[in-house]
Amino acid sequence: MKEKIVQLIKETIDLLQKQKELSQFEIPEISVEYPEKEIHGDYSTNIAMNLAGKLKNKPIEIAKIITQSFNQSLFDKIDVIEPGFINFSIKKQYLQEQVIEILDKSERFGTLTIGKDKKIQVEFISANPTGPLTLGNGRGGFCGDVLANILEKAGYEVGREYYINDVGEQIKKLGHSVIGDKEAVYKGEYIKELRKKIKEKEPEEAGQLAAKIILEEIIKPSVKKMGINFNVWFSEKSLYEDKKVEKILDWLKKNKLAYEKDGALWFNSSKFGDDKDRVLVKADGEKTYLASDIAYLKDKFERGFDNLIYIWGADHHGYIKRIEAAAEALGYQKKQVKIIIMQLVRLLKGGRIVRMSKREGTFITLEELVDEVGLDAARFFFLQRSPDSHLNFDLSLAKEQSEKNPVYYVQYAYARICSIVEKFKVQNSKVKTTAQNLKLLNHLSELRLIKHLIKFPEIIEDTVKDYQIQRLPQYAYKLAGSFHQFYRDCRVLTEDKELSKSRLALILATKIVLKNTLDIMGISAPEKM
RNA sequence: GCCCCCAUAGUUCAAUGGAUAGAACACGAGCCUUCUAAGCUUGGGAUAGAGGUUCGACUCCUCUUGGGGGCACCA
Repeated sequence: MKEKIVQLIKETIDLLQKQKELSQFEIPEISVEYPEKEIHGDYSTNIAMNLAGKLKNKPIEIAKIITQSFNQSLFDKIDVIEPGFINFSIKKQYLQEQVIEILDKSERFGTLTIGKDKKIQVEFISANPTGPLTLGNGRGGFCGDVLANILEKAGYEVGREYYINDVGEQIKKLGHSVIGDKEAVYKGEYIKELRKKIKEKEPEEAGQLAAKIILEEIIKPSVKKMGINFNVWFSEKSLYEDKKVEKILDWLKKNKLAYEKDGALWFNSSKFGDDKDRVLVKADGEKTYLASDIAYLKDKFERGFDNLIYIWGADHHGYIKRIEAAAEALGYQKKQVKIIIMQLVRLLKGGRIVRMSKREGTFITLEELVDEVGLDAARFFFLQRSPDSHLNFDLSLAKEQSEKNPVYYVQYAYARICSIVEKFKVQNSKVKTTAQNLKLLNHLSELRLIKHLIKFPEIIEDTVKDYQIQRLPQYAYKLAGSFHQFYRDCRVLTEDKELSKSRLALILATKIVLKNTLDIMGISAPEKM
């Protein structure tokens, strides 16, 4: 619908320009939004206000000129309101027809084509294999998973990848920790467990073994428990084994993008917007994290991805410019690489801040959280928040609040629908809906509900553009609310068979949209509660 | 010192530069002889401070205050 209105506005302005009603100008980006108040219609645009400066005319006059020539076929009314809003109210008949549209498309309702023939990769979690996943990893994990789901819904071919940092300093430290010598840094129960299994006394070797066990026995099961499927678990070590790191370093040197200074090899990242140049190979010959990251970046693009999304914790934000610089140095565009920074999760206990640290062994693992509050509530809890918000997390509070988690409100709507549908089937063996009896959907609560339903594809589209995934739980909540109100006002099972059939069609459409929304969020849709 | 994020109701969070700033929890009052009361209706409560840009600012810019994170030849 949004799309249609934008199109109609463009056509109207175009027509008016041809008729010399409006002077010639480039049509700017047209924004159509949902007004907060119902009296302001179903959709609204501020285009007249945006054009006022350009046309040297009052917004309200421009709005009037536009609406006078507007194709009204989809709308009951189009209002012009001070200081120049144009508000659209959708025609009832159009809404009724959409119910059929949703039933026809079913699980494909909301599927878009904007990502057609485009490959995009989302790399997320990628926690070092040095311990269990933390709440922060959970936040990034759910976000990445849902983002991947949305992109898929929008038609992209999506890669979901976990990058395993299985070489380097942290592995050695892990080794020391397992051995339990002076250089041990990681603490916690799992280290003690590993110590029983690993008898190796050489730190690097012990670390390698431990990392493998942690990945297979701790991280992968946790990820599975989170309801996340990666298609690729990418090993950093493999980049070295395949000589990809070496090759990229040679390539950078040859193209004068890297130089030697003080016995180290430096990447000329400042040339591409970074604050300073960065070391690729240390004076002692060890390669830095950045070296393999550049090789990894190149590998991703060479696998055919048009766009790359990285989801990182806020503690990595200083790394953004480096990666963007690397992309540009390799001949790609900065905008092909999108780095989403998730703000850190702060752990509170009884109102006091506890510093979460793998090294100190003071953290709540993701598994503990999921066990305590359940996957659906955990997912909804994290997805509701904007990535930019710092979130405070108190397990006891979360536990207490999990019983009141809004996710149940949404699921309850779904269960209620299923229950009515069941009853209907028992009473009427033959169920058939036609466009004819949808004309009986006239109640305000019915029409409001349909208006919410048809927003679903728009929600997907908006979210693919700005990655603000908290829009989904919000939408789900409002949709459920809209259904609960319908439930209060309109009985589905009534004496009036025709009315019952049309309302059944409406709740079946609602069921579809709720299910599609929950699926994208990775949350279950229970038929009974 | 420099960089990133944040500051909204008692609390936890929303709000592509739009119209009377929304929810949830908590607190107060109502609604089940009718499809699931995990529901509905309803009351009180908030944009840290000072300037600026704009027809219009929680949103953008500058400064102040207060929090979190980052500034390595660590990862």
